[in-house]
This record gives sequence, structure tokens and C-alpha cells, in this order.
Amino acid sequence: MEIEDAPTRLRSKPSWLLSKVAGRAHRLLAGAMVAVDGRAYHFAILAAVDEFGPESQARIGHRCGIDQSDMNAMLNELIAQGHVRRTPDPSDRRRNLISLTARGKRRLAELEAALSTVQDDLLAVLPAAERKHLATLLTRLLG
Amino acid sequence: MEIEDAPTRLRSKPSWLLSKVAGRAHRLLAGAMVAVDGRAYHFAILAAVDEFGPESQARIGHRCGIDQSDMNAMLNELIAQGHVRRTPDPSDRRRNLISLTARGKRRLAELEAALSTVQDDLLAVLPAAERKHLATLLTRLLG
DNA sequence: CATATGTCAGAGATACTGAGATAT
DNA sequence: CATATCTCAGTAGCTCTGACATAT
Repeated sequence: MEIEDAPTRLRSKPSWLLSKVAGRAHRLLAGAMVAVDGRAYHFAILAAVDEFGPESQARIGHRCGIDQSDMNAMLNELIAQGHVRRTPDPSDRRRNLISLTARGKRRLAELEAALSTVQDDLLAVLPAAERKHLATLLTRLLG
Repeated sequence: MEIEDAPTRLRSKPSWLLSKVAGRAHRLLAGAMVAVDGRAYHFAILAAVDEFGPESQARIGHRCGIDQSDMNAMLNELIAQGHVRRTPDPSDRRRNLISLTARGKRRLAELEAALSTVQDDLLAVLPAAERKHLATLLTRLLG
């Protein structure tokens, strides 16, 4: 798909530009994650647990924008890989506390390296100042 | 999901920001399209046929970034609704020429109105100059 | 023979819905 | 009783793959 061949009315819709750029990001991401047998969701969860310490599944899901149903499945995978632990919260027995293992800490670094390469590939055509501006604009749209 | 609650490492990844903003755009878009019983793909196809005149399915698909397999399904819908016609191309009998009906022209205007509202909702927090800059940055990433 | 087009069936990953069990 | 958490099963829309027939 060459963008200059697209109809003007389509090219001028930010929602269309966003979905196409996000699609490219997704393909780069998927390729990088397959290469390390991981998932973008794994990185998000590990990053949250590393930064904020043990929290409930629901809290981590809210932080990362991951549905509770999917959180459960992702955690099953991360636990099977020995990257996090699931332990009952003594202060509220509805909850599980998710905590990072030493192995999970190393896994986080590994996934982050792969993710950083993806960002560079995705933004290759933009100088640093423009990359920052793009991040600022997108962040404001999420605020 | 409150972005300020997300882990720093996640918040700082443009690919993550893109997927979240694109997700919001997608939800707004899906809602708007359901309201008029349409699809984003329908708009793309109608816009292409309106701007460039009758072309083959493959050509329209390349223009809009729509897979041929999906093009076929979308055209079946648009034809059932009387918005486009599918006629054999006399100069190359592998091809179908897709052309817009009078009804399709009106449908295009209807879908465009719905889409324009979505853009405004999506970008509400940004002043006009920033919206333009965002579109420029995204377009360069697709170039 | 190699390539392009259109058609069809189906896979795969993502996001979401609904229901049930348990606990607050 | 109302709400929150976790788990599980299943749905929906989108993207893509593979196969086939037909035409260039």
C-alpha cells in the first residue's frame, strides 16, 4: 500500500492514519515478540510489577489497559514460564498478589531490548525532536 | 485505564501509545458505523471509486490497504446494498470494474459525515495546529 | 510457464461479553 | 444485598494464509 495512491478523503482522516501506523507497529512488534517467544502483554505486566511491586490482577489490568479475562490468561503463561508468582492477598482474600521472580526481572530486560528496537524501526524516518512531539501528542490524546 | 497509572516503561513506548490511541479511534469508529449500519472499509472503497473512477478490485485494495479476500466480501455487501456495481472489464477479462451508483454517492456523503464526527471526538483535546502536526507526523511514518 | 485477478474457506491473535464462584 | 475479584467459556471483528479457477 502506497499512501500517495490512497483517496484524499481517506488520507485526511486521522483515525485512518492511526490505524495504519498502529498496524505497522503491531506487525513489527509481533515479529520481535515471536523472535523471543514473548508477547507485548507480558512486557506490560512485568513492567508494572517491577515498577509498583506486588498488586492484584485487577489493579495491574487497569494500569496497562488489559482486560481481566485476558490478564488471567497472560498470568497463566507468565507463571508457567516462572516469571511471576501468584499468591493470595492475606488482607483481602478475593485478590491475588502478583510478584516478580528473579527470572522475571531478567525476562523484562530481554523484552525491553526487543521492544526498543521496534521503536527505532518504527520511527526511523523521524528525527528525535519529532519523535518526542509525536509521543507528546499521543499522550495528550490518552489523557 | 488512566494513563498516569501505567508503568513508565510502557508509557514511554510509542508503539504502545499508538495502539492505545488507535484502539480508542477504533471504538469511536465502530460505534459511529453501527449507528449508520456501515463499515470503515465501505467508506474507504466508496471514496476510492468516487475519486478515481471505476477500477479493478485489486487496484482499489492496494489503494486502501484492504486485502483482496476482504475486498471481495466488502464488495458483496456494497453491491447487495446497491452502492456499487461490479462489471467485467472488457480490456482484461480477469478483472471486474467497480463503479459507484447514485445511491453509493449519497452513501459516501453519509458515511463521511459520521467519520468526520469521529475525528472531532478523537482529537477534541488538540487545537487545530496540533491536529495538523499529528497528521503530518503519521503520514511521514507511512511514507 | 509464470503472473495477476477474483473467489472461497478457514486460521490466528485481539478485544470483549457473560456467567459463575468466592469474598468484602 | 450490592459490589469486587478471579476464572472460564465463548463471541465478534479484523487481518491474513492457502487453495483454486480463470485469464494474461
